[in-house]
Amino acid sequence: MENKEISKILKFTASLMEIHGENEFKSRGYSVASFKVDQLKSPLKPLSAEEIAALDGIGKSMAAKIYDLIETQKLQVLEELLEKTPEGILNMIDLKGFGPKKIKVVWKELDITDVESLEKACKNDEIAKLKGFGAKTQETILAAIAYRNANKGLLLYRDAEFISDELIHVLKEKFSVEITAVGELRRRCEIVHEIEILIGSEQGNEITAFLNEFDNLKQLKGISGPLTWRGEMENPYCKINIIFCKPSDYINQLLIQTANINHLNYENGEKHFLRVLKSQKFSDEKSAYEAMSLPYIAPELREGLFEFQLAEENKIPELIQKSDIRGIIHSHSTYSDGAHTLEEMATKCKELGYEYLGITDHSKTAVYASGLNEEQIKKQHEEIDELNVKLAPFKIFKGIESDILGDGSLDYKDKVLDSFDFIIGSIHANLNMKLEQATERIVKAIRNPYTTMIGHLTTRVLLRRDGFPVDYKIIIEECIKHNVILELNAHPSRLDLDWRWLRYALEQGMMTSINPDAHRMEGIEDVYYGTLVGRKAALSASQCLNTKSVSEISDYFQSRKKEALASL
DNA sequence: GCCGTTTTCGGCCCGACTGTTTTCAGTCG
Repeated sequence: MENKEISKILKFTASLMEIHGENEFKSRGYSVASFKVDQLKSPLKPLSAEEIAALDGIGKSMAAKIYDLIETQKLQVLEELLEKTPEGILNMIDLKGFGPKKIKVVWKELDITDVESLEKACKNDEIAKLKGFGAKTQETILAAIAYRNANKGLLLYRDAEFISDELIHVLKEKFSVEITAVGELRRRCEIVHEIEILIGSEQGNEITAFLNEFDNLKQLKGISGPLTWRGEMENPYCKINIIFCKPSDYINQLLIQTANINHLNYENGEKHFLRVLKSQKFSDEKSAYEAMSLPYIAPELREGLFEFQLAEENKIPELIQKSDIRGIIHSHSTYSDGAHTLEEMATKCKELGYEYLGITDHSKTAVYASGLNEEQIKKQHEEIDELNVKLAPFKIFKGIESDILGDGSLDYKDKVLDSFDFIIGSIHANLNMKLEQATERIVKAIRNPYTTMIGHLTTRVLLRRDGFPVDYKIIIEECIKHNVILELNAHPSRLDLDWRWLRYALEQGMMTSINPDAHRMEGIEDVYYGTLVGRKAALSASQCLNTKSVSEISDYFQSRKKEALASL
């Protein structure tokens, strides 16, 4: 059992305790333990109960419970709570804006024990009448239910890739076939609606029988056909579509199954791409595009959006690859809410072959994330100076992820801002803003001469919450005007700036930076996901800041700072 | 539940915001 899972179970227990109205400090104990476990840098698994109890925020009693949980996969307290909780209540726990206290009221006052009845009660205007509730709360609940229904079965790219890799691995071991993930997966879409896998094989029946042996997979016969196995995976729930074709049709099917329909409907004079693919056999993908008098178009670009214009003008750049990334920008350490120390993060980057780390812990307003005060900044800078001697030629740049406050200002006085090599301005709090207000707030941060780049522009968390609305065109224009970079946050749940707007920004001449926003060593390699969606925007290495070498980026930060001082 | 003791029980308690109230409870990052 991994720390993440243990942490989730503890958090879940805390929520259930609150719903059942247990002592709030007791449930708080579970919350704290959950948080602490999540923050740990090494697995709990090999530790003894005594060693676990030595951890800050975890006492003897909690340690014994965690130890048992790891040993038996069961938590007694949770089992007892589950026994007295209707199953439908459990599904309410992650509805946004509807917490344990409100769940309790709805359950006890109206005897509502599942999401469907909750939705009905909202629509019948019963929820708004409860004490402490109102029309807005009712709307919030309905919106949260609708949001969740709309996202049911959808996967983050990272999770879809994991599932599909496993499936492909299992199938390859058993059958000697050509097999590739196609559709949204191969196009590297940030959200995947259905896992689609193409298999070039005459053994469709055998493969179908093999798939049907898995408990976790359920074929839906009604929507399957002789050439498809369509169905669902149970845990995690997702839709799966496995397409069989003759090995001789494999390349044509690969093209057809990968592209968005708008891509396939491309016409060049008399030629319609899909009709060409259905009438003429190709031995590789490049020849299919040649038949349309086009250069090769990478799978990521096959959305039917802007790729043909670039292709017709022969302007598709060499797309960025993970190996182009030479340094890591935007990461956290134990100075704020990271799991690993500055030295551990830097050493890891060095081991992975990167030339530098731009460390950016949280700023002081981010209290919940242990943001740094002026004293701690000084201390961190001293440590960076020492580490830069020790780890040379590897270099740590002094950065900060400064909160953009409600009024658009950065989180420190100019004198403190001046002590950094570079500054990322990000919004973390007060997210409910209208478009004008949000745009104005960010524009003010962009105009601050100390801002080097803007972090996760909209603060969206894919499949969990939409970001706030912004006027992209104004923001991108301001960025270009003030030489500020919009980061492409590479965390698989963010991928913010959205690649569609990244494309627009690149066309206007803006530069980006693919940043992992790593909170532990394992997060550093998330830059991979950033490069995938970067490719969707036809991003080239030269348009990405952290493909620069250590000396180039050092020069960049210095000249950028000089500009800032000159404008003051 | 945890922690820290003036050792065995009492205190613990982010801050902004929202939506409900008309002074505060619940939620969130």
